[in-house]
Amino acid sequence: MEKINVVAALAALAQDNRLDVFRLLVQAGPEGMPAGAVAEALDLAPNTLTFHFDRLRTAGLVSVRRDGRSMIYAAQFEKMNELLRFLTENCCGGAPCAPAAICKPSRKRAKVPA
Amino acid sequence: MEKINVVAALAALAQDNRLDVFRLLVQAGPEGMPAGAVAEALDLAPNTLTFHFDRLRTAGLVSVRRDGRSMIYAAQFEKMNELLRFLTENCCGGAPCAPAAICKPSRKRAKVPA
DNA sequence: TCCATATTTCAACGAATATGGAAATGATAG
DNA sequence: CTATCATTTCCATATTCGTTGAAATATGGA
Repeated sequence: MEKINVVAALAALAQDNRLDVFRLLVQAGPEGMPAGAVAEALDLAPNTLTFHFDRLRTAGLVSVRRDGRSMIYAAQFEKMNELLRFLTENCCGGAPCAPAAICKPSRKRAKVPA
Repeated sequence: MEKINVVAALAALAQDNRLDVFRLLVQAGPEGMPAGAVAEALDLAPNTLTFHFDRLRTAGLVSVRRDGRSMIYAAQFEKMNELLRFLTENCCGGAPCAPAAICKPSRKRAKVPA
């Protein structure tokens, strides 16, 4: 992962609402969830949410697909893992100190646990 | 780790120069290195560097101590691990998918490898 | 077609950020 | 004490960020 992309990913996560959004999507699993559901869960104005989604998407941390009138946003787990790999890369002076794949979500995850 | 601290840590790392500074300090190991050496290595103005050190320090990612006229900055590895733990915390829906201690630097690390 | 729903786009604003120059502070040597 | 070195503080500036309100776009249903 290029440093410029790392900075973009970190910047994308370095904001209260966006961190919440991303974590919610992570918990939602690879299926993702509609923008409206995120807006309701986090009590965010739809235009504000679009702004934040854009940043996460530009950083590659999130993907979108349309389903009817809804836009379904989903976390990009592989990107997240790349970021974590980069952060731990030079951690112990070149010695690999973290596993290659840090997070492997199961394909099905319907409900977010309370 | 509290979410507010996570945001602060991410924001601290989400900037080109600061990411360089932190990685340099990570490679320098727990001993740290003087501000001047960092300034020279990364070609940063001393006042600019102070600004960035402050952010890293406020985020808890870096510590300082005085040694003569030099200020020695050192990466805070435990804070880094806390951050990584937080990021992977809800990664797999509550299932722990990353080790507890991700990075364990050896105490001695004199030279940064090229 | 007309309407409601879901989301995005646009323009604007105050707040925070990154950097630069000049001056100030703290520590050591002579 | 004075001079010098290492770093910080202060002030100014241009840029970017997060949020809001209003209007626009896309989809599906009656």
